[in-house]
Amino acid sequence: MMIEKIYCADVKPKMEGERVRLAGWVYRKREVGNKVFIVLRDSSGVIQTIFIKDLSEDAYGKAKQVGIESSVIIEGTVKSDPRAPTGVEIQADKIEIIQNVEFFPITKDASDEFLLDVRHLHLHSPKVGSIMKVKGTLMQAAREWLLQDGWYEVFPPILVTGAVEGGATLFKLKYFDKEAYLSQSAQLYLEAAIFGLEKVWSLTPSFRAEKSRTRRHLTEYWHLELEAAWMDLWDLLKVEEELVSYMLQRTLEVRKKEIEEFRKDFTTLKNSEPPFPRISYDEAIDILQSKGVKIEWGEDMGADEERILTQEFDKPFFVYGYPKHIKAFYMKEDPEDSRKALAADMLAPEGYGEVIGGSEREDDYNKLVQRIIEEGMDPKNYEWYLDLRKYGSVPHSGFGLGLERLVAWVLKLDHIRWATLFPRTPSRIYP
RNA sequence: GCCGCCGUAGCUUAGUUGGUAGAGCGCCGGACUGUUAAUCCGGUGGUCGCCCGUUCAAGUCGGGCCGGCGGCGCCA
Repeated sequence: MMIEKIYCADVKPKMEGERVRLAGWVYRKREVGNKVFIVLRDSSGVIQTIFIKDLSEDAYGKAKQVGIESSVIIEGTVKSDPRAPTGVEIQADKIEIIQNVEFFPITKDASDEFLLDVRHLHLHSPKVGSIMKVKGTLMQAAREWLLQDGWYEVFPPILVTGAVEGGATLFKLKYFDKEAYLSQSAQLYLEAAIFGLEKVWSLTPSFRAEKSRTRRHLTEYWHLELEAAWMDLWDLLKVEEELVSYMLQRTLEVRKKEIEEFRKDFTTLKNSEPPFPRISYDEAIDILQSKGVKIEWGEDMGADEERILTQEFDKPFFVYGYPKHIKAFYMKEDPEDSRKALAADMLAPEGYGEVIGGSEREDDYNKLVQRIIEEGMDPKNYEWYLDLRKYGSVPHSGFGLGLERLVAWVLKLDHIRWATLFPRTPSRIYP
């Protein structure tokens, strides 16, 4: 059964006099004298409907008793009227109540905490809808760009046996009589895939069992990862900036209305055209020290440092050339400075910070074994991964983008959890 | 793993030196000739997170537990 209907947003003043049928949910209800105003909501937006007692006593009576967020089908005639919120309304003579809602738990005074408790109902909200539309459009744009640039989409496993990040915590689970983990990155598998497909990408959930209580961490998030043969770090940065720029520009075109609900100033988004500034880790340390931040070469930048740094830019930027010892084992050592790794992060401006972490990968068998041992891990656990450096090894690079982090910046969200349907944090797995 | 904070009605909350819980919103009923999260009048609604203790008396003081929140570290 597909209900024949038109969307709220498609009702235009020029349709004056046309008879229409709408299906959706009661967004607002106001009773005044012999009239009931129902603002109807659907996935496209809202429109006001008006029930006049003299016009249809039956419909008026039903409209009067229907509750907020009830599901209804309304029929009536289009009237353009400046008093209606959208300049046009439906003079309704028929309402079918699919399910009446006596009272909807979410009212205007809901706290963030409560909204998360009833997230399944919070998804009724047009504002949540706008976030999800923007997220979907960002990925839609990413797919467009990746397709035209010749990248193959692949579908890596989520059930895995080992860690990518040395110290990162994995969710452990029983796999028959063995132990397995939820993947925290598809990277290792993508690296394997480039030997057949050269340029690959995937969008997968990634899981981190870290008790990170911050506004930029989730235990489950959507990870957009790219991996390519024959690319060095500098080739990779070009891919990153072109991809992210396309995602942003396209989303600005398609979702301007939704973005405006969250941010007034589009400057940083519009600025996000290649090239993005590239600063070295050394320069970043200099900038921070000149701002009076106590940080020495070799230390990793903390959240505060990152925030200060992002305020120096009005578009995303790269920090490259991190000290090797603060980066992951698979990153290639800088041949010109053995203290450094050929790694770069992309940081979003306006205090948002890291959205991408990427690097050239170590492609030399012996060096990779040495790095694994240095990190206190056992090369035996990485046998298949090491094989990739024994059978036709190639220089290659790749990166991972945290989709929710990008959404959070684009919409200036105060917390990454609003950028996902059902956020999972250390203390929340329900609903 | 570390530091800090909070649990009172469905929601948001007030509650003084310890004296027996109050409001707004929602909901229900009524009024109102066009409302914009309408307004006005009336009503409904409480195991004060849980346990133990101090006390004549605990929402309030003390201890423990549970749940959640903010931040750090780690990262995308």
